Amino acid sequence: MPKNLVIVESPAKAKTIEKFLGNDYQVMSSFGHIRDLAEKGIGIDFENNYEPQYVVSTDKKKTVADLRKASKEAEIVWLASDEDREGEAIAWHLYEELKLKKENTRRIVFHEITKDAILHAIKTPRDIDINLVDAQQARRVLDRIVGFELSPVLWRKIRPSLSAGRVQSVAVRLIVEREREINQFSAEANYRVNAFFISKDINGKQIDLKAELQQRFATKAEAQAFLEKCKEAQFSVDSIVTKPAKKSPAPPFTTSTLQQEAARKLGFSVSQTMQVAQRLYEAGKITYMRTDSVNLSDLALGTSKAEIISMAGERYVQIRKFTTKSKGAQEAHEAIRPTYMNTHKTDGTSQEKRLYELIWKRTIASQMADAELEKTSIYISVSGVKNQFVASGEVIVFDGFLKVYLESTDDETDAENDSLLPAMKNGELLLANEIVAQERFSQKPPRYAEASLVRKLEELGIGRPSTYAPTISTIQNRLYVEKGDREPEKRNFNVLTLKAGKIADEIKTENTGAEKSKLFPTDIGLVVTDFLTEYFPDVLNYNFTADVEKEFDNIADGEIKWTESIDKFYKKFHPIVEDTLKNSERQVGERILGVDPKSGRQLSVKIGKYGPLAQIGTVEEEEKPSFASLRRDQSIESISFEEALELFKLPREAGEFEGKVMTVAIGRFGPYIRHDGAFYSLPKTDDPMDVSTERAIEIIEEKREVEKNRVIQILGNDGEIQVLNGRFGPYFTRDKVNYKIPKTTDPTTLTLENCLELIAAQPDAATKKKPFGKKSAATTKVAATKTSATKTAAKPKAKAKPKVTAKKK
DNA sequence: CAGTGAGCGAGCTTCCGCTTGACTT
Repeated sequence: MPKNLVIVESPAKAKTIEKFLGNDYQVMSSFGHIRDLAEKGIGIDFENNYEPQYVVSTDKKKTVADLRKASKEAEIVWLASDEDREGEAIAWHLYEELKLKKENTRRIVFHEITKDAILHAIKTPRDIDINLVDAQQARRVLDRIVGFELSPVLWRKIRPSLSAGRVQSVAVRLIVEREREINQFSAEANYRVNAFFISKDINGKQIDLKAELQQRFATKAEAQAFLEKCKEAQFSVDSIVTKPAKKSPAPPFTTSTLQQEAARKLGFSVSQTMQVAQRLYEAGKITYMRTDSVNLSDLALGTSKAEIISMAGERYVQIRKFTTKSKGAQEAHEAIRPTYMNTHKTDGTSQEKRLYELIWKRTIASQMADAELEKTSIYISVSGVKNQFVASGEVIVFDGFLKVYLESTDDETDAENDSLLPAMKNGELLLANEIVAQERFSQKPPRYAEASLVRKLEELGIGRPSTYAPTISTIQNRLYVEKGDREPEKRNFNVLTLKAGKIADEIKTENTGAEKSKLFPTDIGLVVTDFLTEYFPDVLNYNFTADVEKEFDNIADGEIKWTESIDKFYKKFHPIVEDTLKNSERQVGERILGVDPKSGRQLSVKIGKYGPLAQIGTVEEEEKPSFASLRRDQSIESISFEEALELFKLPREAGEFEGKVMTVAIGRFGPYIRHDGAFYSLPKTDDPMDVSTERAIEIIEEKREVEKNRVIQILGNDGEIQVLNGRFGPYFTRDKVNYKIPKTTDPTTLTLENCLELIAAQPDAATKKKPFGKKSAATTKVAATKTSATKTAAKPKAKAKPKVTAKKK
């Protein structure tokens, strides 16, 4: 039996460390925190100086039992959780829950998983830092108080099951405010002038040169006046300036930068990146993927250097120590890097391969030399005009780190000016082939994508590497924000072209404002954010986390007791909660748009029980109001009077067919026609507002035709098996489970025996619909959320039902 | 599967930060 028990947080880490330590040491994992505040109720004893009520979580019972058993048998227990606030708390919880004794317990820390680092840690143990533990308790209790006191206010004032918290509410606020900035934005136009010059080089060969005027014009008249002057002007090279420039590599990856680059370069979602990284970590291919540190171990620096030398030569090496700039970083781990720098590629899924390669390149590049560039600008003067044209170009003199890696940026800058410029000399005369003044518009601020929201949160010091991905999921699951696309809009712009002494004036069209996979606030997100910022401005403040972090630091330094700090907060916060519950109105985000011209009654929009709606009339009036749901792409915040009025044109009647009325409406699954109790979906190409009687009949007949051809044959007693035509071709169904028919088989000749054979050959057909099948990460996630949503929706009904029947009896 | 916009009023929902689970056949 080993004399020493070492406890770390992660099992993969335990495996690695065990190898370094030899037979006297057994290394086990706590799998993160082992206990937490009680889940029922608030879990804090307010009567007893905020005493936290800790409970071992059900899924940790076994882990704790195993650890307790091993700790009883060990001579010395080494608590080796991470060296940060949470890690210190884990060590303390272990100490308490395993009932360890001071004399045979040691607290050790290391922030790189190398043999030297671990042996050094073993030689220099310390005690548990109780002040740091207290800082964590304050953090934990504060988050519980904020979350569990604010959420119920939302249930009462807005809608049940909503949530609020120190991190998520601010994340939603960022998205809401960006959306409003975009709505309020009005594009400003100016005129940018480009000249296309021609000249001849020494050999008499024609060269082309594009140059931009260093001034932009606010109005068309000014641009026109400038072009007029150019008609008679002479163009000559005034000066040529060449400047050396440098580009430096980006630091190695942290969780947040990995998420950003994987999104930009590989198109991964934030959670996808984390899942793939987790697999690489568990396979021992990369270091820990939840980190805020850009630091590399000496070992990694050494092997990177060797790798660069063998790959590109000594000249390309430049060892760098990066320092973390982000707020609140705790740096318990290394940066994310390959475990072995000499492994350039890895096997595994294509996602794993691509992410690994990205990490390898970024790490290697971070230790490579700067790239050296030469930037050249040619200034061209126009006779009779003060401003000059300038052509700029860039030449790479030494590629350095660019040999392997270049960081991407979010904004699409035109990569025009990295071209090589032709050789020219001062005073050289140029001929302007064409001068173009083009109207350009200022850009709207971009919406956040998942990864850029993470970057913003990190910048504000809100959230931790382990919570970025879950936070992004939470605000989407609560339906505060939605990931979506925005179709481009057409926009006209003016172009003035001077060519051969004449100015042409034309209008051209461009597409603008297209966005993909961006985060949009929902109406609920808007209402919740407005409500919270009005009543709880302190918590919703972007600096709230940064301020409480300072307070936690003071606790960690022993300057203030954690309970005093919490008391100070609670005494201020709780009365506001009470007051808000008592004195605030129910929030429905109502906007009054005007008066319905037909009825003279008020037209308004608000959030109803089932989502955003438009309403004509009010409940106070004798006549009941009429309602219409908003379409998915509409928002109570931005819908116009006309658009809202339009919604009441449905349902409308589209004439009669077979003596029955056809009604056109929009349901949960899109526009449809109802006729004689049956539903017929409207194809996307048809506008529900003006489907003619003829067209409606056509749609109904088409659907009937498909229905008629649906059944190929019915087999077995009482039609046990049905062979049908589906969207993806023929299939058959039994007990609501669908089975495939091989392409080589003719479905019309299928017998009962054939089908039974096929059923036996497809054993997983019945389980396929379950959410945890072998589906892609994205579909699994959607399926999982759906089941939980239906679960919660079904629960109250199921419970309410027996009550009703009981009463009736 | 296909709108509803809540009469009687039970009991539920919720936070952030550590870390990976996965019954049989």
